[in-house]
Formats: sequence, structure tokens, C-alpha cells
Amino acid sequence: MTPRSRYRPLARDFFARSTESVARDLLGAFLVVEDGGQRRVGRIVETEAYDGFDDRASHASKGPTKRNQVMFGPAGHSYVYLIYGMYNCLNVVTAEPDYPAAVLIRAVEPVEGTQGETNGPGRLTRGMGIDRRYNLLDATAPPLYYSAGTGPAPQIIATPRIGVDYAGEWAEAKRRFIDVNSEFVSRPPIKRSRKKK
DNA sequence: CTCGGGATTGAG
DNA sequence: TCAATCCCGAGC
Repeated sequence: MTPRSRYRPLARDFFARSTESVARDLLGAFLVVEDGGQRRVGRIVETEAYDGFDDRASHASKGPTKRNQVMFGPAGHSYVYLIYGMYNCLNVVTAEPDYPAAVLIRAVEPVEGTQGETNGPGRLTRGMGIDRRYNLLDATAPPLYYSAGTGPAPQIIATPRIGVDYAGEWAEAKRRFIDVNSEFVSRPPIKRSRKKK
């Protein structure tokens, strides 16, 4: 194995694009956390796009609040929030200011320094030591940033997002993107469990 | 201030 | 199928 000598932060213009483009292009990229002399790295294999004012699955659909305000700000900043009282979810803000949008990072493959499972939004934040202290931080520089992927491009498919059944027609939008060749996707597309309603 | 629910996970 | 667990946002 060749040690990866250096990770280079993706710049703001990478994130200041359409949310779907960013969500797709983050697949295969590295999520890097450098904190306290420790480096933790994961290869992103699953993302979801939360885009615009009308997306009812998005926190931003009810307008700006204290919690979601970072989604209305400039691209390339972290949005970290606590869900179900125990799990942190990591997002990176996309698009232009005043247009609320972000990409949820849902799963990474362990590359360096991670602990436990990282195949799930709550699991990857736990495994990489990410909590709400990272909220609002600039994600184009340490302690948390993204770095371009290496090797062959991932094979991408789009599916509906997870856990947003309350969002009406927006629950069906194919705004979840996964690398089908990865074994670390939170919910593999292989079987469609029976529909319950 | 009270109340209801959630971009999840793991157990039963 | 359901509980854990607590912050946030809405409403009184």
C-alpha cells in the first residue's frame, strides 16, 4: 500500500454548484477529519441531496431557522445536527447563498483511523468522531474537509431518500446516490423489501 | 413553558 | 415492531 501522503481540500467552487452534481461527485471522494493530531479518513459511497425551498424532506422547507440557517449561507460549510436524541448527521452546504441546499453524507468506507461501522449517517459520524462542534465550520479546510477521489470512477445509481416518508411526493424523488460497487452502503439496492403503508 | 416529532440505530 | 433520547420548532 502506498501511503497517501497528502489530502487536498476541495475548494468552495466544488460545492457552489447544483446540489445533485455535488452529491454525485462526492461519491468516491474522501472525507477527512484532522483533530487533535489524529487523522480519520473515509471514502464516501452514499449521499443524499436536500435542495431548495420546496423540498419537503429538507429542514429548509419551512424557511430559515436557527438550526438550519447554515443551509442558506455560502457553500462549503458543515451542517451537523442531532437526530433522535443520539445521532449526529453530517451535511455539506451547496449552491449559492440564500438558496437552501446541502448534501447529507450517509456512508463511507473506512480508509484510515475510523472506529466501528461507518455505513450509515449516524454511524459514520460516530466512527469518525464528528459531532455538533463541527456545525457551521468551513469544510474547505481542517479540521474537516473533503478531498478528490482516486482510481476508477464509482458506478452510480439514484434511489429515493431514506427515512423521509413524511415528505409526500418528495419522498419519491431520486435524490439518494450510491456507489453500487461498495459493500459499505447503508441499505444496498439488492432487494426491495415489501412495501408497507 | 409545554408538547410532538425526527435526514437513525439496534434489539426483540 | 419499537424504544432510546434530546434538541428544535411551533403554539399557547
